[in-house]
Amino acid sequence: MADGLTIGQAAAFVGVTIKTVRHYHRLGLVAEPERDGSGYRRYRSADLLRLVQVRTLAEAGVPLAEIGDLLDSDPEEFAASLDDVERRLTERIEDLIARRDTLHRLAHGDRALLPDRACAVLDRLAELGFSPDYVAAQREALLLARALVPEIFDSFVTRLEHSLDDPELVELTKRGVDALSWDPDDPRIEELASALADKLLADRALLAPPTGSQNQSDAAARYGLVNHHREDQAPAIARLNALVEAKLRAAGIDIPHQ
Amino acid sequence: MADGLTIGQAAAFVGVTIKTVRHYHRLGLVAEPERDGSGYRRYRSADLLRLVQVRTLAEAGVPLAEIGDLLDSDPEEFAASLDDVERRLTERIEDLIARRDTLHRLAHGDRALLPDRACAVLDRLAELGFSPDYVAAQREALLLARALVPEIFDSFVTRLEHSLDDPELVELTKRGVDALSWDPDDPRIEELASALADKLLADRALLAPPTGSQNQSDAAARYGLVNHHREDQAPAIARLNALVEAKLRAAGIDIPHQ
DNA sequence: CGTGCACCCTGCCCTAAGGTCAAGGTCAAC
DNA sequence: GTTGACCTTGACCTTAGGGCAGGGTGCACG
Repeated sequence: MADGLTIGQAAAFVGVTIKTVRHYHRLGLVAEPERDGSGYRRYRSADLLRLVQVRTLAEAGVPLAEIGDLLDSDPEEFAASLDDVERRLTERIEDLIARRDTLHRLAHGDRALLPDRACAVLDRLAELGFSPDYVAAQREALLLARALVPEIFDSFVTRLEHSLDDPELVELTKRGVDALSWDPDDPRIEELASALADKLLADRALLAPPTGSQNQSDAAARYGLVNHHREDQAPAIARLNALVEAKLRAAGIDIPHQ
Repeated sequence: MADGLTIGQAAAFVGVTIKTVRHYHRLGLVAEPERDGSGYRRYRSADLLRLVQVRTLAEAGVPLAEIGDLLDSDPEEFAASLDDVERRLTERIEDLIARRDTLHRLAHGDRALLPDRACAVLDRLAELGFSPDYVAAQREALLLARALVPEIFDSFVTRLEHSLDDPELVELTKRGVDALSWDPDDPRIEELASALADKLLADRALLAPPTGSQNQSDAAARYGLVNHHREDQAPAIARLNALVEAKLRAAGIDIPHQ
């Protein structure tokens, strides 16, 4: 003749799971009801009432940790707290919306995590006959550039576009790609470095713009990472780049060491 | 002469915390880089590249558990997966917006977790001179009714409004409130029950409407809980209600037992 | 040469709101 | 007597990392 509902009935009536009810007990949001002879919890209407109140707030997104105090506070305090919760919920929503927009751009605008303009450059590289591996390396450099030195990413792309307009420079770059398989001591590297340096000095637009004035050395380190990407896998290329940089420095161009 | 960035530098460049980088290592999203002589991780540009890719997706809301596969999949699979993530993100956003709307109603529309109309009834009860305790009990009953038998909540409120329009019934109800302090065997209870039953039978609109046809016994149990709320604290009231119910049953009204 | 400081290492426990599984007790029906 | 539905507690799992303890390393300053 136990009276009161079992936990399963109470949960079903209020529209939650048994586990949820027990969870509320453990957090002290709903007092433990009396037990019957078998140790089963028995719920009366007052218990259900409390459960309903807690559930109403929880469903509205109020953190469980705040519900206890909330239900014991006076009306104006109650409304103020709810406003506060609503504000936080709005922030969270806006954050998620921003994420979704980013996601949408990643899926539909940018291909391969890069903006259209950069993708176009990569496509042009492929059309000009550069190897897929070289194109992939450039894509990686662009990705790094965008993440590590976003402030100069646009001019980085612009410089790349500009360099593809110059057939001579394209030819020299292709030779540079061939250098991948050369020995680091190959004399042709020295020769190629001179040609590249001359070319770059002849058209200053091909040189990277200076980074912002503040955080000079930090920015240089980040930019260096981009410029020397993949060098560790190709010593000949590393030497080529080092030679070109040395020549540019000798010509008065300010290039920080890595 | 260790080359490569330390974890702190790498994390700062990519814009995450050290803990996050190590977390990605543990999940296998970013391979562990080589260690220097002191056992410190040393990051090269290829490691940073991977870190940037993972971070880009993570920031867009892609679950970390899916990023590994995502970065290894071909472009159309990649886009399809991102669409899927976007869909889930949208669901989550809509869910949160619904919660926020609920919250807003709780804070500004409903007072005390009840709709305006129900609050108006409670205000009227107070104006008619019912004790604060009785009004509180009615508020609790309304809360329970809304949560447990939402399908008849509106008619529940309507019945209450209607009953307050009848001065005689109001008087009888007030006597019922007085019965709170009576002994359960007080002869006045029998008398009051008769008067109440007569009154209710004279105006059928005062009787609760039948609940929906399906789930009859379940709905009856829930409705019973609402109607007998707080009875466990007032045996005289319990007896009064039982007598009234018996009389109504005797008159052919279908009232399920609790 | 010692000391302080900034940085790195691993490992453990913590979050919110429950879900899932295990092992065992209770109740009513067949 | 047994089956199935229900109840009990407890321990571990989820996300994406945060915080802390205890200890090692590298560099600058006195």
